[in-house]
Parts: sequence; structure tokens; C-alpha cells
Amino acid sequence: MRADAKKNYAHLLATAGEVIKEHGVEASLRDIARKADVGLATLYRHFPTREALLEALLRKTLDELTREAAKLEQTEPPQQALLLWINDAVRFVRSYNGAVAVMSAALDDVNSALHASCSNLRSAGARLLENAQTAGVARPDISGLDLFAIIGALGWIGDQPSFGSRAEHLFGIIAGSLLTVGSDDSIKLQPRRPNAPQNSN
Amino acid sequence: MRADAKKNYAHLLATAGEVIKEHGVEASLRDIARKADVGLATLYRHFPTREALLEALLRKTLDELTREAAKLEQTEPPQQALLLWINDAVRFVRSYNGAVAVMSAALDDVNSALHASCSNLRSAGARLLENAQTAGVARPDISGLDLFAIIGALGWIGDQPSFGSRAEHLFGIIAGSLLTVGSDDSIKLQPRRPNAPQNSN
DNA sequence: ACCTGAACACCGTTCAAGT
DNA sequence: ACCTGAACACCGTTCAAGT
Repeated sequence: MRADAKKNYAHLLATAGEVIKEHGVEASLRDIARKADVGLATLYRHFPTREALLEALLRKTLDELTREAAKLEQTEPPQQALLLWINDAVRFVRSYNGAVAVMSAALDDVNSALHASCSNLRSAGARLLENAQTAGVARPDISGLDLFAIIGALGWIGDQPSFGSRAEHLFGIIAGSLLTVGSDDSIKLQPRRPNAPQNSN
Repeated sequence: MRADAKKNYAHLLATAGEVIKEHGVEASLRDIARKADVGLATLYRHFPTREALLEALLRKTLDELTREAAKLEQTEPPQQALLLWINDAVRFVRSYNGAVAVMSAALDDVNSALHASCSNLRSAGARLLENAQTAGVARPDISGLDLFAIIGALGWIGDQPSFGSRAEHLFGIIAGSLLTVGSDDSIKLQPRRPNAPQNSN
């Protein structure tokens, strides 16, 4: 990669992060190119589709979240590991408005640039869920896809301005519904825990 | 209203119903005008904003759903009334892709054409919820807004193609989480019940 | 009173022409 | 190898001009 290309790529990505953080994943690509002082066609050269751009933006954090599941599996008891991970996943999913819809679409579309990362994420969550189920602390009738959907739904709630104030409360209720009855004592959406994956773009 | 205006209005609304059913609430207004064989400015004359068009499209059913809550309150025991109503609300919310986001935004925006209908809907649900709480069959820490958010989240799940297959199952889990522990025995998303409000546009 | 084509300012996507 | 302006086909919104 030529030096100027490298520079454009990095600057484009940084600008995209800002614009998308402000206007959501459907932000104008023209706007991003403009703010990055780069021809619109240059953006397309580096990121042929919007998904490719999002992939470049999200992959790092997405993969961190996947690895974090493995770590929690070893350091925390099954229920705690599951809840802490859901907490971080929801927190991540909220970092870009509308990201959650793109991610759930990517799950279904093998050709999406985001497919692999999202699919891995689902597997990582599924593993924590299975551990919790084996330990008898999570409902046995829930699949990894269900877990992903619930994380998505919680992210969606957080995206709606009218529900924002209730998001934490609803997190507790809905995340609690995954657990076996009796094992839920006041689940709260936690402040960002140290070492939890976060977007730094 | 002149005869030709009346005819255009009705035809526009019918066409909008079809197009929006196919392409979701963000469907192209130009497309709707085109398919209705009417100038684009005519659509704007009858429906000055997209919200106004949606309001015309949804209000009838929305109000029916509100009235249905009152009926269920009198004919069913509190828990049954609540669950049946949530069932119908989720079913309605899924009738147009993306409607749920518009409705939740309308809740917050007093100037939205949909504000009144959505606000009434929330109150109607809140009443069923309160009855269930008083009877001790629903969690006491849930508000009418929470209920609305949960209905929205379930609608959102149904809107995502990747989760469509799990929507019914997740309905049972999440709706169940509103109930007090012990009172949930296998809640299922029901087929459309006779007399439940539905879109006929 | 109502309808409409056209204009304006946007958008995503593609491509020939430049260095 | 890489960048870019311009073109194309869309979109929402507004308005002067028609009947």
C-alpha cells in the first residue's frame, strides 16, 4: 500500500468513526469523504460497500468481545460470566446507533463483510450460555441465536430516545428472564467494567 | 372536500398501505405517488409529512387496540388480559416494518401526528399492567413505558429476518419476564385471535 | 379548491480521465 | 497504484403555474 493510500485509509476510518458516532450507521458517505478531505471515489476504493466500512470500524472491538467471553469463562462462575458478557455486549452494540440492525442482518448473510465477526460473537455467547445451562442457572430452552436477538433488542431499546431512560431497568428484567427462576437477584446494567472492550476509533 | 380530492385521498392511502407493507415505513413517497397515478405534490397536499401519512394509515387500528384493552379488562382475568393484549400489540406492530421505531419516537414528540394515538395506547397497556400488578401476577417494578418498550423490542425482533424464526419463542420468554415468578406457565405468541384489531388498509 | 411539473439540494454508485 | 470530478439515477421538499 502506497504511503498516501495508507494515510487516506487511516484518516477516512477515523473520520467515519466520528461521523457515524454522531449520525448513526446510515450516515452519509459523501459527508464522511467530505469531512476527510478526500474524493468520494477514494472512500469507495478503500471501502467498496458500507458494510466494508463498518467492518473496518467494528471488527477490532467485536473480536475483543469474542475473546472476552473466553476469558470470563475461566475467571467467573457460569451465571456471572454470562451476565457480565451480555452487559458488555449490549454496551458495545449501543456505541453506534443502528449498528445492531446491521449486525443481525450480517448474521444471516454469508457474503457480508461483517458475517464472520458476528457469527463468532454469537458462538462465543452461545458457549457462555451453554455453560450456564449445564450448571442449571440459565433456562435450557434458549439458543445462541436467541441470546443474540435479546442483546439486539436491548440495544434497540437503548437506541430509542423515548426508552433511553428505562434501558438499564429493562436490561435487568430481560437479562434476568434468561436465568432459571430463583437465580435472579437484582441484575443491573453495570457501568463499563475495567478491561471490557470498547470503541476507541 | 371536493370529489376529486376525496378520491385522490382514498386512493393515495390505499396505495401507501400496499407500498409500505412491502417496503416498510421508509418507503419512497415518490414511489407511492407514482403508483397512485397522482402528482407528488398532491401526496404532500394531503399528507404534509410522512408521519401524517402513517397516522392516517395506523390510527384506526391503533385506536382499536386501545379500545380492545378496555374490553379485555372486563372479560378476562388480569394476567390473561395483559398477555392477550401484548400478543395483539406485538402482532400489530409487526404489520409494517419499521413502524415500531416511528411509534416510539412519536411517544416522545408531542408535535407528532402519531403522538395522541401512541400515548393512548401506552395508557391502555399501563392500565392492564396495573391491574395485573394489583392482582399480584405482574412484577411491580414495571411501568407503562417499560411495557411499551418491551412490545417495541419484540416488534423489532420480528422485523429482523435473522430472528424471525425465533420471534414466537422469544415472545414467550420476554412476555413471561413481566409476570411474577411462578405465574408463568408456557406463554406463547398466539395466532391472531378473533376480534383482534388488524390492518385492513 | 385542488392538481402538477419542474426546480432545488441532497444522496449512493460508477467510471473515464488524470498523476 | 492511487486519486478525483463528473455523470447517472434516485430521493425529499417546495413552489409557481395551471384548471
